[in-house]
Amino acid sequence: MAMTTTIVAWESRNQQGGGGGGHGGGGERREHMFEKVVTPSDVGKLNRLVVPKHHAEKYFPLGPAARSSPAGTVLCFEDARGGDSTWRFRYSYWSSSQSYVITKGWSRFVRDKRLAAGDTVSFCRAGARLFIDCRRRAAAVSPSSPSGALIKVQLPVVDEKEASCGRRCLRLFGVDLQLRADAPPALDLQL
Amino acid sequence: MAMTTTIVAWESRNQQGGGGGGHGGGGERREHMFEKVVTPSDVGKLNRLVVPKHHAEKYFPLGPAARSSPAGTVLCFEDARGGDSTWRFRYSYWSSSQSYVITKGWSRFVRDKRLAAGDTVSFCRAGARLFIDCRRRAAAVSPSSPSGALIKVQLPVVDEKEASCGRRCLRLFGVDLQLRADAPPALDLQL
DNA sequence: TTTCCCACCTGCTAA
DNA sequence: TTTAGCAGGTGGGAA
Repeated sequence: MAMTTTIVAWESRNQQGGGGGGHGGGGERREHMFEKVVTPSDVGKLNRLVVPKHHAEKYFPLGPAARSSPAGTVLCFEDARGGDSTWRFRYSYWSSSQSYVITKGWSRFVRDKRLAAGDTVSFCRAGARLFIDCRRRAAAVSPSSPSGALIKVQLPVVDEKEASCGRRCLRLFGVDLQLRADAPPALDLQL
Repeated sequence: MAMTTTIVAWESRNQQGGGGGGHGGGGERREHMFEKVVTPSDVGKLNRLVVPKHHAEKYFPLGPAARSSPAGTVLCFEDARGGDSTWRFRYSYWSSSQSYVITKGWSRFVRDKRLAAGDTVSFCRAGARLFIDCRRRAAAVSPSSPSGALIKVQLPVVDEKEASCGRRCLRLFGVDLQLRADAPPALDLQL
């Protein structure tokens, strides 16, 4: 499954959230670091977020020790929209793929935020405080959506007699089935 | 893949293997400890056997030191059917999953014994001597096989007209299907 | 390179 | 309903 990973980053020092937004304080300006449009893998069973290398090395640098250690380090983020939730992620470097990843803790974030492929997760900071936020992708979920590959399966005819009366047969998991007369002529399997 | 793990344990002091079976001696009675029906993971690429916690703590207790140490300890088993083979396994506790595992040496046992998922591995002892044995799963892959949980699914009638002509309908993965007239009245799903 | 081993991690599920 | 157990995984590294 191929999905383009889009990264958008600002170097601006724009204050986020307008005015005194967010939860009380610190007073320091909130600076956008970067965003990532998450891939299916980022929200899937791999339970990890790949942090693009140039952003990782700029904003979340690992010392030589942490870079070598599988344990990496722990990054704590506050919820950018306020609330009490904080998110603790293990952050480390995978030398095998030469990539920076957020692992432990990430799957909980995905679940709690109902994060889906195509959504955007954004990171910002105010001094030493780190914030994480996310937003939904633009709504449209059409059959031509790029988020899931579609395979059209023509249903095989396995029984001449039945076929002659217009019924399509299908052997599924060892069970012989017939499609209803008004069933579509093919199955669309979404991966 | 869901596979039922069946554990059978005896506390009896029955001598195993009948008479003076096994290889010469010791004289001590051979006591069954426990058995495990191995899972696909136990005989697969993970190269480890998960020892169910209650059996592990009863028969192969690890001292605090060995429990904390990643090195664990070494368990040596003799072949319960005699022969010269002895099996040295590393046995340790994985704190992350809170489980007891046999790791190093296990894959060799799996290979040499041609152990497959569903087979049973059994452990017994005679005094301080430990024995390991295994046996094939019951050959039959019949619907009543105990090696996989069976769920009998009565097919729902969803369409009166179709039902009246003797056809059973089933909605599967969002697709309306009809069973062939000669299909069984229920599905046995083997897990 | 490939295989095995190691120390982790997590979702599912039965109790 | 919550939770402990474990089956099924990961990347890293040693051999």
